[in-house]
Amino acid sequence: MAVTSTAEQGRTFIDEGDPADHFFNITSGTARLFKSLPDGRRQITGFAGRGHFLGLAVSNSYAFSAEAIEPVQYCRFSRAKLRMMLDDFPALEKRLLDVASNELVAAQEQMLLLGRKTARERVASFLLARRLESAACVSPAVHVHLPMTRSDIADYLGLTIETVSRTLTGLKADKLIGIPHPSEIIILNHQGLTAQAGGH
Amino acid sequence: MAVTSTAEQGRTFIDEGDPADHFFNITSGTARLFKSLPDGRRQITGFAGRGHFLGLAVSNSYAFSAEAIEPVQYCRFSRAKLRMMLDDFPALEKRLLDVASNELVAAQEQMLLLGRKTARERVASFLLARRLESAACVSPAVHVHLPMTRSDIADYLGLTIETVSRTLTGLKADKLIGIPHPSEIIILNHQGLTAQAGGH
DNA sequence: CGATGAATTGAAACTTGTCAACGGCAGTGG
DNA sequence: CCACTGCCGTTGACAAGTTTCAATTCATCG
Repeated sequence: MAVTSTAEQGRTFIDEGDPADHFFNITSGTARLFKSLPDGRRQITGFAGRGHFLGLAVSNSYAFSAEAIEPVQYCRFSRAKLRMMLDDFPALEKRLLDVASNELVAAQEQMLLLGRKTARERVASFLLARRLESAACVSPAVHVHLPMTRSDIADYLGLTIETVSRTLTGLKADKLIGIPHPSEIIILNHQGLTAQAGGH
Repeated sequence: MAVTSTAEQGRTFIDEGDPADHFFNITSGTARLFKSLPDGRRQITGFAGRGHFLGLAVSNSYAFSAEAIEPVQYCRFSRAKLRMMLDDFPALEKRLLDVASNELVAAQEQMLLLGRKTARERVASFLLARRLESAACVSPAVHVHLPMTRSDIADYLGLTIETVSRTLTGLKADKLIGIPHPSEIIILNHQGLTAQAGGH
């Protein structure tokens, strides 16, 4: 029924369009969630970490793919099992509704970013969101870790690798951030970076 | 507790950022749902018609605004009342979870559109989606009604009014659609239009 | 019929994408 | 141990799609 599995880095463990037989709960690691166009263009709709639920789709096929960017451990249920659990534990249903509502709010925020923000605003927003995620405190934890590649960031922000790279370089030139390592960003001027994020 | 109200055209009946005290169920009309940036840029995250639920937010403030583009009738509940109803009718919770899941899938599709599709692909996708919505049948119901302005379409597709207009003109020039009236589109070549929508 | 706002069209500017070259780091194998 | 190889990231020059600004036409309504 409920099976615990591991997906090594790079492994696609959910395929867009496949029959949505299962429901996933990530217990460790990070995955990218994405949709693809026939010609290969890709839009990453989010990054899923510990505690995330995947496969809520009502339809009978997955609406997106999921791929491990760090080794991912997850717990997998059949849909039948999920239905049984929902019947047995009404609280779980409430929890899932909360989760879905939150994701919906996040999705709307991302639509605003993709539809109306400039490249600089997108990257600044991304860094600030990442910071919130890594350090849930309000500390001067100016250190942001990026487990994903520039390609992932680009596909998440609706930009190209080059624009992401140039924009990060530009933010560094303006002394808003530091880049000790491609996957490590230091926020030097939080207020200034917020001002570049286009409000909100 | 549950109050039925009407919002005349142009009326904003949900304000982004306001305390999320109520939950809405639209019984007739159409509303635009949108988020705004401080400088006035706007992203429409969706259009809500008959049967739509609004205000699912978990947080204590609305994540978006809602404004009537046609006179909108809705049923309004206090959050407390909603909670009571959810306790009394578990089926309602299932229903809301289904609704939220579907909206999430739609939101992800929209992210793909906003992040990775060209103007022409966006407009073609929009027309096809509208057609599905207006005529739920597979008939040659090539007639699509657009109750929203070009400005709304632009803010929904992450484009400008001018680009939307030019793109529609272009599709007409290619004999894929007809435009008897700005708010009435006729799909002349469904297959061809689908090909322009960028797959999916 | 005139007035007002929406929609269309045109020309120029700008942001971002594309193509290409280069540099750096890691893993591999001689 | 060190060259080799491949991938990732950065940088540059140029092209392209979309936006901006402006003018014109078209619908709606009093």
